[in-house]
Amino acid sequence: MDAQLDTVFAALADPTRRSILAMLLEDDMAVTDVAEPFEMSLAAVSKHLTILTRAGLISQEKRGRVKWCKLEPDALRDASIWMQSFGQFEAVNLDAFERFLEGELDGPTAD
Amino acid sequence: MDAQLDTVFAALADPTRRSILAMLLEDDMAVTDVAEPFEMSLAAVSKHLTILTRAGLISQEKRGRVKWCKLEPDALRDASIWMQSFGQFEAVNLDAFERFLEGELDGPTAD
DNA sequence: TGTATATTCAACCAATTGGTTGACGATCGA
DNA sequence: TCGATCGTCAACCAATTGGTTGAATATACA
Repeated sequence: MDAQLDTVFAALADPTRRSILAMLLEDDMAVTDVAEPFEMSLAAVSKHLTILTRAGLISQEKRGRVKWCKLEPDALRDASIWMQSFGQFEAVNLDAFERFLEGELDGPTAD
Repeated sequence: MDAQLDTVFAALADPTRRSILAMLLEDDMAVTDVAEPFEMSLAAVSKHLTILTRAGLISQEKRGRVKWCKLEPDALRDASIWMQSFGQFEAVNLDAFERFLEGELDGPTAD
């Protein structure tokens, strides 16, 4: 259970992977399409997807020769619960939240 | 701002550091006291504290020859906000939450 | 069948991480 | 002032990470 937190937080600690999650928030995607906006090799993106899968943050299902990537937000819940154990962050500032969200959802430029 | 998320999540991706945060949740502590329950050198714990400080999750203030470590939950808020952008984790299961919290607050055995 | 597409694998590289030990600088207390 | 304590620094080590390229595998299509 603790090890799961390790892999989830480690997976989230990379801007490429967070961008991928934001992309998958909008729709399931094939590996090639996930990789397209990034300036790195397909193999590199494939590795990032493996890390996200190991962490349980996404799942990958192969249909034909295409591997579809799907967001699996359950793993995030554990991490979120952990954070709430530090419940000291008062009411979340919703303005900041919306600005943040806009930025992230702009896609892979999020770094 | 994205880089801040990198360091926060990376800092959280280690069970020793999460245990340290849980300990500091109860009280401010000196470096030596933070290190005491861990089976690793003081220097190793000191490095962990540096990583937590860089991430903004704790602050360290030297008084005399003792360096006091203090939880700074603000950095966690940004990470928490990011997670809420995936707002799909429905109502948090409070039972699971309480069990979780107990385990974590038991101290450095949390791994 | 043969070729193009989708994805991973394998080997490699540089940089980082998590740990060690030993020496060091600073501060306290007798 | 002297010795003990607090904490970091420096050098080192093994393992991991994030990237590359080129070959390999699997599927689709003509």
